[in-house]
Amino acid sequence: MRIGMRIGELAARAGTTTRTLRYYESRGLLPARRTDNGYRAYDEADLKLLRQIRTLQDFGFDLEETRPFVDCLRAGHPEGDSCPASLAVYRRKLDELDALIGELQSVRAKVGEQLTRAERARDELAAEATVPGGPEPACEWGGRTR
Amino acid sequence: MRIGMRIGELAARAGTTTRTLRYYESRGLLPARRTDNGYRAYDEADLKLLRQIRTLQDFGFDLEETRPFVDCLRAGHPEGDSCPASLAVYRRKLDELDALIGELQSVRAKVGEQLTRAERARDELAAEATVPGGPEPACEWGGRTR
DNA sequence: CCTTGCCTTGACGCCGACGTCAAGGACTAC
DNA sequence: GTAGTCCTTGACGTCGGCGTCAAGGCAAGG
Repeated sequence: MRIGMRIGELAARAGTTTRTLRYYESRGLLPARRTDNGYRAYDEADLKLLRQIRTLQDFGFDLEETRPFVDCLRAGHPEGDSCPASLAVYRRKLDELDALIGELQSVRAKVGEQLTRAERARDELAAEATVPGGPEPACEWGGRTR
Repeated sequence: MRIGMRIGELAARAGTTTRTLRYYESRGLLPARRTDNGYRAYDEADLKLLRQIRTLQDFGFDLEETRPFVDCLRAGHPEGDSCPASLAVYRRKLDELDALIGELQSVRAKVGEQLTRAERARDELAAEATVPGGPEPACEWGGRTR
């Protein structure tokens, strides 16, 4: 059974980089013990913390939002979301997601409308151009006309 | 009838800042003529270009994506989206939006699941704690463990 | 003349989550 | 001893779209 590991192994096991771990430590999110020679030392519990952070990051949580989950785990709770503060973050994130999705759907609808309108305008111009005796186009299309 | 305006007025009329206009110019998106004293000079056509840019920016297009629309207008076309390149940007943006919305909805579902699961776990712990002779909680709530 | 309010260029700051490089120490293998 | 691979800290770069000075020029009103 493994007793401890250094930063490279932890990073590899969590699918991230040593730079990321040092960054988390600099943010006070994942402090490390040190061996005699000054190397960072981690254990399985740290891996669990790290995986919790990474999972939430993958969901789009920013680092500060993962802190309650990490604190919760370190307090001895079985899961990072076993604490009210974590649940509050979940709820806030759900609200944010709903708001964002709504905005994006609104934008999507508007852009879709614009595309439809622009295509129709293009087709109408093309039709006029082919109608005998039709009006000349307002401007040239991508170079020369006709 | 207005013949021209300086940067402050154009910015105000488009609801943006002089800094933004200089930035657009530095990106080659909205070059300005100059008066004798070196001041930037704009006209109504520039306002139209600027409004096109701002509208797309509000939709979440990045600056480079607005370039085809601006070029289209400057080429003399009635609308910024009267050119194939603009339509291509619309379509690409629609695809991006659909992909992003899909991802966000997926994340939303997962976070929602997590919240539900965590709340259920919490309620079960609470129930066990009140049941006479029930098992002790895995850890203390909001205090220290061990 | 002086103030006020525009304008000019230049340059650094910001945000988040790291990437990347530099210089050097530690440990293992041969 | 020396090559190789890990580790350390420190510091600057990235990306987009500007914000925010700083130092100074130009025009108009009192």
